[in-house]
Amino acid sequence: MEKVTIKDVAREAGVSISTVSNALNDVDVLNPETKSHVLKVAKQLNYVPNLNGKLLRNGKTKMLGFFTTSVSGPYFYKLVESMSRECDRLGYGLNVFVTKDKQVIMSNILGRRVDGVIIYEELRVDEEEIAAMVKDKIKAVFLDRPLKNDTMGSVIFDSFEAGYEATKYLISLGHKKIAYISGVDEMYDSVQRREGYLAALRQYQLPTKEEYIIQGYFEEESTYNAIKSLVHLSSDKMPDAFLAGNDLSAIGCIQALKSHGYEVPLDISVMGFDDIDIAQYFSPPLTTVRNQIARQGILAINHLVRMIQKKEKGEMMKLAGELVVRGSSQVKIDR
Amino acid sequence: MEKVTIKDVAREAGVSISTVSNALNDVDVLNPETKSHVLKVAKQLNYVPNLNGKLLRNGKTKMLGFFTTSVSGPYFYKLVESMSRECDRLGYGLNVFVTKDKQVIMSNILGRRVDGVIIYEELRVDEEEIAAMVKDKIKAVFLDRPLKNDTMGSVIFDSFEAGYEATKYLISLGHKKIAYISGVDEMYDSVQRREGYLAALRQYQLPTKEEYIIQGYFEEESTYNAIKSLVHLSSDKMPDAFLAGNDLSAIGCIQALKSHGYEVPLDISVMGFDDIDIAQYFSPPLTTVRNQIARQGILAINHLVRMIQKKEKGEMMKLAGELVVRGSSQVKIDR
DNA sequence: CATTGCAATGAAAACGCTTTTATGTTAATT
DNA sequence: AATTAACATAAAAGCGTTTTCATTGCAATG
Repeated sequence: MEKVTIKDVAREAGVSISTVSNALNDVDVLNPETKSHVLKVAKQLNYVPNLNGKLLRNGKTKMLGFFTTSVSGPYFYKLVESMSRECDRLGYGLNVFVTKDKQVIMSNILGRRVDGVIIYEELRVDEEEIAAMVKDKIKAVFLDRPLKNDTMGSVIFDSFEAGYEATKYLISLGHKKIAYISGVDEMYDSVQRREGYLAALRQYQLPTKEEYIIQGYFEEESTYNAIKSLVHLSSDKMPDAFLAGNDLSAIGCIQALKSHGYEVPLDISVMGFDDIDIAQYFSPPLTTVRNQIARQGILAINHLVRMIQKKEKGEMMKLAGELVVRGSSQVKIDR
Repeated sequence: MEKVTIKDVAREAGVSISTVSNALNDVDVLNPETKSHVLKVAKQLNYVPNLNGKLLRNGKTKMLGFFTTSVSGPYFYKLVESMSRECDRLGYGLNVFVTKDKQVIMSNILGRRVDGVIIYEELRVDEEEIAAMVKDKIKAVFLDRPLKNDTMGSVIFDSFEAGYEATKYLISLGHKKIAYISGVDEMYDSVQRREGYLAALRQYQLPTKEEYIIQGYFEEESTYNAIKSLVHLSSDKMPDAFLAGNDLSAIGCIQALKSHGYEVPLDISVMGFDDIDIAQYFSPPLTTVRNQIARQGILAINHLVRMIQKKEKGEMMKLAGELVVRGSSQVKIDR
């Protein structure tokens, strides 16, 4: 079975190439007998259409691209898996490119290997470059920044709201000295969560002290160290609750507190964001704000496909987080 | 900037199409001046080669496919991320297909959208179908089953050895009644781990009781329930150690034991396989056998690319696991 | 009987590229 | 001066499709 092309099928069936093509693509112009005969021959020869030929001809690759730089962790697989499934459902394939190489990105995008792209987070493509992409009619959906115009949309989490709600929850437990463990300042989610936190504090007229915003960089270890340098505070200056930028950070925070004799949540409440797998297994189980990552992936793919197929314009969608209360937070006890 | 093709560049530069092609592809037959002029024009027009045209012409897509059915969990992202990076390094892209639809698989493979494929785990393609693929010169690397011939190779974990070593470790702690919590019987890893377990027991002349092999299906909940129905055993019949088929299973096991008043590891040692993220954060932290998933991905991609580019034959590679001792196991104490 | 209309099929162009082969020019050799 | 060699560039073929347009045969129409 060497590579068998449409030409072989045509020859074998004793018809022209166009007839074979029509038969295979179900174009209703053929004599039913001819059609079934052609199909029989095609099957018999194990014919499978060469997709490249097809693509070249009609300009559509039926492929979507997912471009990202370094990604890791649960976010990644939940996203990729949900997007991949959704692509499958819609008759597309998914190209995953984990790269920082702009050349790779550009040649794949502009080289028309994909019909549209999903772009995630840390990939800092300059705005001008995005504009360049767009001009060339490629549709894009961003997962990390709010954006919306004719050819580009976004599906993001409402991190401001999440930060706001989380803080409100901590306040409702009776906490008054709430610290925020910041993530990476260049990231949209990090900034938004902090803004939400500050907004809640202001609303309830709690002080927004400079020293209650701690750099944790979204990492366990950085946070651990940052908290370590806090624990010498006299107990009346010590925060009674920590809102960490993400779950990993919350874990680092708890580890540090534990190692200095604080009990969580007895002495101090701690919560995070994301609800990663570890959150529910950690001890104490983490109170957190869950993001529906799979849903984000599904929405993004659907939006992208609609932009491609139905020429819809880009939209911006915000997904609400969901407060998940577990064991790392509790009502403030004065003792 | 509408789509600009090689033809436009040729016209604009006042040369023929072939000259442009030669200039772009660095074929050293041109007058240096012509070449640099062409390149200048190309850049000026923002020309990017259409990859489909290229591919169709020379029959290589520079794309590898990763086919799998339902996958989830840490295994997935570690694999995809490492493979994706390695692809990038080697100048390939990675197509991820999460699908059970054989039609999708076949048309993408045989439709030559990829130069080679990685196939993972639960994807049960019948042997005849594999043969069909192979005949058609597609190269494949399997991650879930030992296999090796001219066009197909595999990179798998040495799960027999892992099971054997894990059991030996438990024996070395003084445990005598060691139970195995089995995974899914159709899976290679599951079976191999069990065989390794049995081999170790035999070697140390410990009994291999039927009732010490428990079905856990690689899941937390199933295992939890299975263990629940064990705990009524009189304490002299109760195992003093559990070797779970994977970490999730180990967690389910520990939860069940805890809920019946057993202390892990004081009363009973438990260990798992994989070393998933959760393992080190669980309480008690899990003793387990780590698989180097990223390494598996990297090896698989490299092997595949060598098969494609250097016409190497398929090989079978086995990766050794690594015993990670944490808090869920300890020396047997009689009390 | 000549024209028209229709149904079925085939021929050929086009998609964008690479590569083989052909062409034309100039320099080197006899 | 005539042939050859070397070089630079152009033309054309081909990759595997789809699709437009042309062709054929035949029944229906005037």
